[in-house]
Amino acid sequence: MKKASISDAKRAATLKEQLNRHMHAYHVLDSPLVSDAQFDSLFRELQALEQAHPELNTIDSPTSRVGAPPLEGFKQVVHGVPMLSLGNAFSDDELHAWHKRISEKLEQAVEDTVSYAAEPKLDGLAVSLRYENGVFVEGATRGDGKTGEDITTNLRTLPMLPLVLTPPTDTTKKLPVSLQVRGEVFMEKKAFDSLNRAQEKADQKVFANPRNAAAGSLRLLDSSITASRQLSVYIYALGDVSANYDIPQTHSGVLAWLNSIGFPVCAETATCEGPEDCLKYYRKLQKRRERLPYEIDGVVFKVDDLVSQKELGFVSRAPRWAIAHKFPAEEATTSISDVEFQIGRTGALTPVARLEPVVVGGVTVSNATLHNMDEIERKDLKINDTVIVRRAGDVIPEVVRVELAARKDKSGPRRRKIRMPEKCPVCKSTVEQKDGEAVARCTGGTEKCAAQRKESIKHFASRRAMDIDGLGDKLVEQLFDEKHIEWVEDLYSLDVQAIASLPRMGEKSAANLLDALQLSKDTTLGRFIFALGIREVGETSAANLAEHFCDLDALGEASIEDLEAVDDVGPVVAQSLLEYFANARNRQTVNALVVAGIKWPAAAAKSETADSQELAGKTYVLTGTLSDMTRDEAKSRLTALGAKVSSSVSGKTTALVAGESAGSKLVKAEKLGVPVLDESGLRKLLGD
DNA sequence: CAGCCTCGAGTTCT
DNA sequence: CTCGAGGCTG
Repeated sequence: MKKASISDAKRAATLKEQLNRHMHAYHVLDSPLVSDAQFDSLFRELQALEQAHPELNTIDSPTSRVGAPPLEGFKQVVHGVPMLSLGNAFSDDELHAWHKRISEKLEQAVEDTVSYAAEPKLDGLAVSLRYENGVFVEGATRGDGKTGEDITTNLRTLPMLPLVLTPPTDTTKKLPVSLQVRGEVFMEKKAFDSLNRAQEKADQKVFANPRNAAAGSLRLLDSSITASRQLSVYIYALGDVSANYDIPQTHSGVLAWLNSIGFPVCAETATCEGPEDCLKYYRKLQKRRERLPYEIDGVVFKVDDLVSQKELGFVSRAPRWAIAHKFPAEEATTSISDVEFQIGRTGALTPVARLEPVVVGGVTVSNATLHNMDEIERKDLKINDTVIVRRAGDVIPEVVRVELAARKDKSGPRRRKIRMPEKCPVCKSTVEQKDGEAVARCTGGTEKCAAQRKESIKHFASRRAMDIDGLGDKLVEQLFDEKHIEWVEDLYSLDVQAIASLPRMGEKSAANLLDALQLSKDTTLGRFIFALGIREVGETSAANLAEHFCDLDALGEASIEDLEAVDDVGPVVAQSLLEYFANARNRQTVNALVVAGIKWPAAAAKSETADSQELAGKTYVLTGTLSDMTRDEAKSRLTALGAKVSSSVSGKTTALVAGESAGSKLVKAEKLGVPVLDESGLRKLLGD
C-alpha cells in the first residue's frame, strides 16, 4: 500500500474535523449544518482515504462510529475516582429532611437557602469517559463502582458522544490534558419501540424496557450492532481533571462548561433555591414525564456549590450532597383471572392472584401475593375484578386496589368471591384459622401434607440451613415428584441412578450432588436445629438454643421451663418446640439424620477465651451489597468478635454497615442518627 | 400494659 | 424487603 501523501493527510484531517463538527451540530445541538447527502459524501470520502491509507485511521476518526470487529470479551477498568450511588427520597418529607441535614452540616439555618442543581434521573446506564488532550480514549461501565468493563469501542458508535472536544472559545484557556466525565447512556422511547419492532420481525428477543435495551446494546461484543441501536448519552458530572486545571466552582457551572467544550448535557437541568423550589421542579417534571422523549424514574438534586459538596462528604459510598427523588411506583391496570392457594412449609395457605400479564415498571407481572384473607376483604377483591397493580418498593408486585368503576360493566366474565378452601388443596386435611390470627393453615402437618413436606425439604437444603450446594428448589421438586425422596432424611440415601434419571441431570451432576450431600453432614448444631424447620424457630433462635443446650438430646427432653430460659424463647416458641419433639415421626426424622452421619463440633468451644471479644455488646446491621465479602461472611466475622448482627435498625444499633445500593435501612439509620459504616469502615472494625 | 426491638415467614422476576 | 407477631423492658 502506498504511503499517504501530505495532501491526503491534510484532507483526512479536515474531513475528520468537519464530520465531527457536523455530528455534534446534528445530534447534540439539533441544528444540522449540512444536508444528510452532503454529510454522507464527506463521510464516504474519509472512509475511502482511510481504507487506502490505514495509518490515517486514528481513534478520533468519525469512521470508528460504525463499529469495530467483535471483541473476545471486555477488559476490566479500575475507576480512578469511584463511581457513586445515590441516596433516595420517596416523599416531600424525606426531601425536607435531607435539606435539614445539609443545613446542619453546613452550619446554617434551615431557613437559609441552599442552591441545588436539579436534573432528571434518566433510566439508563452510568458510564465513565476518559479524554486525553481532548480525544476520547476510554469508556467504561459503572460495574460495582470501583471496577467496570471497558466498552470504549461500543461507546465510540454513539453519535452524541464527542470523539474530539471543542477547545474553549476563550483562547487563553486550553482543554485539560486529562479529563474524566460521568454520563448516562440511555435509549429514547422512539428508538426503543422501533428496535423492538425490528427484533420481533427478525424473530429475535424483544427487550422488556429501554433500560434493558440500552444495557444489552452497550455490552455487545460486536460494536457494529451497537452502532445500529440509536443510543443517546448525557453527561452529568465531572470525574477527574488534570491537577491545577481551573474549573467552575458550581455544579451547574461545570455542566455549562462541559457543554461548551462539546459534551451533550440534558436540556432539563436547572438550579433550584431551597427545598420548596426543588419540589416545584419535581412536580413539573412529573407532569411532563410521559411527554419526555426518554424514560426517567425521578429527579436528582445536588448541592450546587462545590466547596459545600466537599464539606458535606460521603456516607457509605453515597455523597451526602446529592439525592434522588424518585417518582411514586408506576401503576398499571389489569384483572385477576384466578386466585390459587399456595401451601408453605408451616402449612400456611397464601392466596396468590393470577393476573392477566401486564407491564409495570418495565417488567411483565403475572402473579401477585394477596397475603391473606383479611387483606382480600380489606381491599374487597373478587376474581375477574379489574385491579390496579404496582411494584412495591422496587420489585415485588402488589395489588393496590379494585377499579370499582369497572364493576358497572356487566359484560365479560362474572365476578366471583374468593373463598378460603375448607380442605387443603394438596392433602385434603382441614384448613384451620385460629382466632385473631391472619393466616389459615393446613392441619395435615408434614406427615399428611405432601406440599408441606416438600417445602420442608427445600428449607432443609437451603443455604442458611444445611447449605447443600446444587440442591435448589427446582431439583427438590423433581426428586420429590418422582418419589425419590419423601422425607428429608431420604436425601442421604439417594444414589447416582436415581438422580441421573432426572431430565437434564447426568452422572457427573449426580456425583456432584452426592458430594455436596456428603459435605453438608459436617455442620453446626444451630444450623441443624434451624434446618429442621420447627415453627417459630428461625436462624437466631436456633443458634440461641444450640448455645444453651449444647446437645441435641438435651433439647429434645427439655421442659417448657427449660426452654423459656433461653434468650428470645417465650411461651409460644417453647410450645412449638415441645410439640415438634413430642411427635414420633419428627423424632424418627431426627434420629435418621443423626444415623446418616450428620454431626457438629461437640459443645462448641466458645471463642470467648480465644480472640479478644472486642466487639462484645455491640449490635450491627448489614445492608446492601458488599464487594469484598458476602453479607454472610461479614456476619460471621463480626459475630466471631463478639458482636451481635441483627436484621433491623433501631435506636440500639451501634452502626449500620451499608454496601452498594443500600435501601430503606440506610434511610432509617440516618433518621435515627445511627452511625453508618462503609466497607472500609467494616474492614477497620474487623482489623483487616 | 404499652411500646419498642427483634425475629420469622413469605414472595417476584431477571 | 416488608409485614405481623413474639418477647422484653420501662
